[in-house]
Amino acid sequence: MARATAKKVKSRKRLTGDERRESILEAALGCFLEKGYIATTINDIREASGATTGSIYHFFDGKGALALALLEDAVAGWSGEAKAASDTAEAVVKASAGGLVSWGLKNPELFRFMDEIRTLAVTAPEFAGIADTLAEGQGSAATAYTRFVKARKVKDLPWAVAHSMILGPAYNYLRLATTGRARVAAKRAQELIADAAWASVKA
Amino acid sequence: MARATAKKVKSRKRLTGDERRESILEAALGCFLEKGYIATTINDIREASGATTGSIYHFFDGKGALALALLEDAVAGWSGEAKAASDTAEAVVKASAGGLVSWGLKNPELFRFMDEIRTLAVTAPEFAGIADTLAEGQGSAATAYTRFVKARKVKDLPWAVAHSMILGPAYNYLRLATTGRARVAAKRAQELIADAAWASVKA
DNA sequence: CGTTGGACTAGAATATAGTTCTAGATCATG
DNA sequence: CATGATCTAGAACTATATTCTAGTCCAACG
Repeated sequence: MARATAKKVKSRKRLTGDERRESILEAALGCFLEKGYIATTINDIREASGATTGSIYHFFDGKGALALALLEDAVAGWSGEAKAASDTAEAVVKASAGGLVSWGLKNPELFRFMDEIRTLAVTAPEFAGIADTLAEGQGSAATAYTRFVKARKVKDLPWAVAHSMILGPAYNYLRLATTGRARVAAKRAQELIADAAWASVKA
Repeated sequence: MARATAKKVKSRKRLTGDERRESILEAALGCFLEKGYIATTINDIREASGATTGSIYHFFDGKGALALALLEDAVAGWSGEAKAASDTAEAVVKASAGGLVSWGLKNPELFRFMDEIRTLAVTAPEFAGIADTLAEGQGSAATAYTRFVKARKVKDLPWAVAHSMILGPAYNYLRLATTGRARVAAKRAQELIADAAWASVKA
């Protein structure tokens, strides 16, 4: 069982089994993407990573914490994809919707995983915090929208409604696409949805 | 413990503990709506209904079957609300989007429950069948849309995309609203979303 | 009436999964 | 080379869904 690491330590403090930690994360991601969060057991992760129960719980608080750690990376990846080239209202709106679609089509299992956790978060206390971080709630987006409203670039819609018009179709489309119920060329879908998003909110 | 029933029997066949069955369904719905599917235990249902484990499993194949039975009613309620008064393209599209919003705002827990099951269905085999029945896949809607396309009433979009434009925002809005993240008067949100849906697809 | 068979009720037993715990191994440091 | 923090082991514990074995009840039939 892989005698584990001991990395370069500088000062006088600890040296963690970083590789072990990584291998656990990696194995967990594999399992979650393949079978979903609920269906994945700690045992699956144990076997896939070669770590023992003890190690897993040494590094992470539990299955939920593991998912949370992975989710943060996922969201980061998506946010990156949704960054607009310029900051005109049109570019921002289209990048939000189009970026989500494009990211989701490139990482279908990741999207499904994210969607699963988001849903569970509604009732599972261990995911409580993530709900806002996720899809919805990106506070900055709301303020950006307000700014565009003031500049009369977009319609003066309540943020929840604007959010729904911009991201709702993208989200919905990905849900269909990632469960094999959409037959459209990816590129075309992305364009259609980004354009529609802009059309729905432009002033 | 409620001696249970014995209803009117006609021919020569059995007479079921219908009341017991109903009480179990009722209790299960209460629990699912209150705590969500995952968080609800058989024990919760047992206590809430007064039935024993044996009875519950006598009438239902398990937790999943219970959820499925309840879900069918839920979907029926929603479908009812989404029926259009006339069958012009505009009326149908607006009724689909607006009806979903209006139904969801009236039955927020039911919407959350439906959304939870839909998400679980992606990976849980016991819910496999429901995925199509649910939100997406209403086959008839797809053909209706095709008909409107032929009549040049709506844009010639791939169904997955059209579906996303019509129902995506409604779904998204309900997700925000039912988790307390939307501050808009219900009536106004419903109108905005229904109008936007029509604007997105009209020819 | 009494028996009988199916419907229903009980609740203990079982299986599976997440989590906790106690013991021990490893190793940089003094 | 003793020490203490870190990490590894895996057994034990807990909670939950489900199955099983006995019943109990009752309508119909003789």
